[in-house]
Amino acid sequence: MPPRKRMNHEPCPVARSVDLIGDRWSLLVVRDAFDGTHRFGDFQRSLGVARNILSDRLHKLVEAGILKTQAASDGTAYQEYILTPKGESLFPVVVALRQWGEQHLFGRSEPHSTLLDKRTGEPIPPMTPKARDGTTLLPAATEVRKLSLPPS
Amino acid sequence: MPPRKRMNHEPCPVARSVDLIGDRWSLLVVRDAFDGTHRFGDFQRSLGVARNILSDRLHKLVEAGILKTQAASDGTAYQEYILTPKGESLFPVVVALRQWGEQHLFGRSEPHSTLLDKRTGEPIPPMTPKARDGTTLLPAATEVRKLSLPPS
DNA sequence: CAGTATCCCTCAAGATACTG
DNA sequence: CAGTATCTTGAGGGATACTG
Repeated sequence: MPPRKRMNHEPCPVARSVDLIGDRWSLLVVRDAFDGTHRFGDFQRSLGVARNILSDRLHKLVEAGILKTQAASDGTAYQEYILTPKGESLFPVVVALRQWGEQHLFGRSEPHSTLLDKRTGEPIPPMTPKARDGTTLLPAATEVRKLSLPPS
Repeated sequence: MPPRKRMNHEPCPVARSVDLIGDRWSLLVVRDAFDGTHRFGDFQRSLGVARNILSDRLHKLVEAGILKTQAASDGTAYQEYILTPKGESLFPVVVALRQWGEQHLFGRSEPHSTLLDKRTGEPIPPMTPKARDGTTLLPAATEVRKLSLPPS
């Protein structure tokens, strides 16, 4: 019985994208990376995903050229996972998904946030607190592709 | 052992979106719907997905309010699956995915297309051949959210 | 043609123990 | 802390037979 159907050679770019990142965790890892998460443990706590799965996804994302590893900035022997330009260009995808979710998957007065501050419990609003020019993506953003990316 | 982790009550809208449509088929069904596919058999042939899976996805998309059914236009007793406004608002998501895929998942001279004409084998170019005003989404499109939708 | 039902297999994912 | 290895389960998915 054929395993599962691969779509990474389909002529449709949507199909290839979905084949690569259309699972339950990859895009959430990327989202966290946009929000400044770089370390294994931080991803793990933020996502609540099993460690082996996280390990697998990080490797696959690195292999796909979406993330890259670099030596930890604090001198520890471990690695940090950083978005590559290819990964950063997933920004419009994440934003589009976020906007759609906010508009259609939340009750009228139901609060939403991409991230909750772990200590204060406060919602961290728009998309990334790191947007260099202070642009907030919602509700005003209409030009997804032109929006600035967080610093790499 | 806990089944799988649901994210449809997460405070993050990206997580909820992914929980709903972050699988290998849902977005491709939506893509085909944007391209004018409405009937079970047409989805099935276009996607090459197993019939039971397609049936399941169509039901889930209807239940999610992304598609709706209506009587077939040709008088047969069957149904057609049509995008609702909620479904149509997934347009930016599909476009973003398509653009990212085109830019990063294809070789320099490798042809890509969302759809191949079943009879001629010709690629059907930009996004939807049905865009009423002739707008092509690529490569000029920079304002995703403002782009017109195909007629419903 | 438009689905539904059944069978079965693979793999994603969770839990947890382990190593440097 | 940052991962890797192992085990187990259930969901996702494919093939195909069946019904109206």
